[in-house]
Amino acid sequence: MEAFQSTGSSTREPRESAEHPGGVGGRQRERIIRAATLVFSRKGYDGARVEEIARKADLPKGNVLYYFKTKKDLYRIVIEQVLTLWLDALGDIAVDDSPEEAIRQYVNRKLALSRHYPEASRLFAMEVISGAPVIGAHLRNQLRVWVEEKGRVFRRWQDQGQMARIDPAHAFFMIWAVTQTYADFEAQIQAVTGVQDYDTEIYEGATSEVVDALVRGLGLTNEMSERRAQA
Amino acid sequence: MEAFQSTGSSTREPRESAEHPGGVGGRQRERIIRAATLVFSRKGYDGARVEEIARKADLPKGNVLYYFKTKKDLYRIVIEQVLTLWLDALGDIAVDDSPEEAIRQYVNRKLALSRHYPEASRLFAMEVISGAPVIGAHLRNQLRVWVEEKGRVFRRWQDQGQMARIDPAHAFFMIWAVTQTYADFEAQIQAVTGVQDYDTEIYEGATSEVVDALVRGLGLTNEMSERRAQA
DNA sequence: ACCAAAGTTGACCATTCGGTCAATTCCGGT
DNA sequence: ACCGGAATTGACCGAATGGTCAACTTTGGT
Repeated sequence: MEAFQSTGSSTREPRESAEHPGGVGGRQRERIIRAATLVFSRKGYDGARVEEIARKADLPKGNVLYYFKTKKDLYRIVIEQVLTLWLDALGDIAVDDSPEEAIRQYVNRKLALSRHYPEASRLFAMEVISGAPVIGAHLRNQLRVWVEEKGRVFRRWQDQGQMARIDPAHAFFMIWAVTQTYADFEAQIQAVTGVQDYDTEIYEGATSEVVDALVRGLGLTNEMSERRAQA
Repeated sequence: MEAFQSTGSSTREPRESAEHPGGVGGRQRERIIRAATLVFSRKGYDGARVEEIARKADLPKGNVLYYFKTKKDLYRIVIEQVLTLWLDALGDIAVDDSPEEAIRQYVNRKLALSRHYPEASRLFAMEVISGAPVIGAHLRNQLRVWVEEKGRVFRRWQDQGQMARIDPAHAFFMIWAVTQTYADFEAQIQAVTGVQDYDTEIYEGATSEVVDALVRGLGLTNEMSERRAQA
């Protein structure tokens, strides 16, 4: 099946048991979700195989479909979890701080997110490249509202001459593009740089240089000498 | 099959016939490649279905596999074509021009590429997100060399105080990320902005604002008043 | 007009896939 | 010790998938 639409779906909710030393621990759902995130992030929905997810979770296929009735269900839950992570980590852009400091923190936060959850980032990218068949509605609602809201903050900064006159939406697209590229295009960056320890070598460099470049690009230095008043 | 390696593969090379009014035209391979690019760019290799490619090319499945012996063959040819497009369009960064003008043109060229071949961009992104199983070797060779070469130009500019002191590789990652985001994340940008005519509305705005922001971020203005000499 | 190569097509095949199911084991409460 | 629900598992099923094939049509050269 391809490009599915929402369907009423219930997922069995196994007993909520406390941790148990020798036994299972009842934490199977988490393992499955972790494995599914990995596989979906590399193959997308249609390309992923339930059996590969099962193998990666070290469980028989039947067990995976016991916890999640269908592959579709599993995908929905996994990607909605990723989306939540993504939206939460957008966090609030501190309005009170100086624009430069606010954005600097925001970019650092997004960069850290890519660093610590690269599979989540890739899964999100896969979904969007595929046309966002599942989370499209969310993007049109929650994300859109968020961008409008924060966009107004940007406009205020711009009116006060504290930020370059860029369409706020484009400013976000730039920030997201740059921060996510380090997770999504890891294979390319790894290939070009040939670094051994991607995590530290690349992200350390990125946080120290790329953040500066973005701040500069968005014209966020506090001491903006140049007048930029073209309403 | 997943994560395949290179295998000796030959593809039937149909007769090179001239165009023919009533008849076929002999240009089937092109149609198939176009259709394949579309499908692969949305579903990735494993997720794509030969039959869907055939349907999109308006041909029976058997015919597709007549021109390309296997799905794998077809994918390899399609993605190598995309990679060529990508590498060619990297083009030369004019060394003689002013840094600002050189980069400005380069970014504009990459932006135009995303605009006119969005499926190619998405297919490339899919491949890389999947770990670049097919083009990984190319990236480690051709692209790597290219980056090293152009990186030396950047270093020279930086030594002359005409460009901010950013690791040239990261500078490229930034540029690529921003320019490709408009093709790869079209669904997200469409969702957030809600524009009707994506092609003109979004790209027009991007070329006028984002290029400036990148140039500014890379510290490429000719009149760089701030000293920036920390070897 | 005829021929051989190239192109086209739908039927067909073996394998794989998502999903079901019945049988069995595990576990906590009593 | 025993019970009932939850969890686990492998066998199994129908549909879909990549690929093959033989029959048929088109095409260009002579």
